[in-house]
Amino acid sequence: MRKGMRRRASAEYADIVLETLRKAKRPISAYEIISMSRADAAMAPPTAYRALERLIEMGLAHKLESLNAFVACSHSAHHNDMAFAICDSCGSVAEFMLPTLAKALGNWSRSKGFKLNASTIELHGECPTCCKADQR
Amino acid sequence: MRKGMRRRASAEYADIVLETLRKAKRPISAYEIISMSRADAAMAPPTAYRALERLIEMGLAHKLESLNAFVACSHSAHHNDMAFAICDSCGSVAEFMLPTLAKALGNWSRSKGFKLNASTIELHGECPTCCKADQR
DNA sequence: TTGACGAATGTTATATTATACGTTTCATTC
DNA sequence: GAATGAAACGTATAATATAACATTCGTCAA
Ligand SMILES: [Zn+2]
Ligand SMILES: [Zn+2]
Ligand SMILES: [Zn+2]
Ligand SMILES: [Zn+2]
Repeated sequence: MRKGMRRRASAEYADIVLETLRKAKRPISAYEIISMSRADAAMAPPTAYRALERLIEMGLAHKLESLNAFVACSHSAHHNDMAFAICDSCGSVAEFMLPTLAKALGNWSRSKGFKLNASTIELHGECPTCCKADQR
Repeated sequence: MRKGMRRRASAEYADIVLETLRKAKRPISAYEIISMSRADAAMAPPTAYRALERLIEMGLAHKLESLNAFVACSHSAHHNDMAFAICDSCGSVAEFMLPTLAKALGNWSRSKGFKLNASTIELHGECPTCCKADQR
């Protein structure tokens, strides 16, 4: 599809899914997206997964592999090499980017002849808020 | 389990699963483990998952979150902070450890007050062998 | 204008991954 | 030997994801 690209239904689904992800403020599964989305936007699993695929390609969402869940991107740019710190107590996620990290992985790859396409970096632990709560 | 059938010690299942993982030489799913294991060692999914859990705790196996698959550990020590380079062409995996990486993640965590418990670091791309094959 | 074509979308059914739950087993203790 | 309880077992089912097919809709040639 090139000319006259009408606003496709799937783009609408992507909007709805993104809206749902943003409202959630934490990682949610594809099936949670389906059930949390507007009642007038019922969608079958493949539709939700396709919308997610688009959002991820566009850098508007990420999949957290260690949770099998999805989250809205909280960055403006840098859609590659992002890292995530996941709180196992409250489920919150901090998205961040560390040049040192990207450099270290790039260097290792180059030195080993590994052609690096994508990286998954996910930390699990306890966020500052939950740490403080524990100490009380 | 019928009467007369001897109970299989869970440690024995762990041995069988580890043997299967080592034979595979690449990441395999829990269900592949079940079907690839010795015919005399039929096991139900929960049994396989429990064996895997034990092996992972013992540092003898790892779960690759981005593949939902498991692999035998190819290191003698260092069971934390390991990173994996996964070839999307041939499925081979290189397990490695980068002090720089661990340090960078540790520093970030400390500076943000995040209590780091575990890290998932998985690279996707093409291994040297497959890169060479592509160039031909 | 119209119908053939193909890409994008939608739907149904099913595959794959993982765990809740109730039962069985067996070492320990009396 | 019976009572006890922790560990491990398998059945059934939940949760995650995709294959395969049907439908829609823009494009373009006739
Ligand atoms: Zn992002
Ligand atoms: Zn928290
Ligand atoms: Zn290892
Ligand atoms: Zn390869």
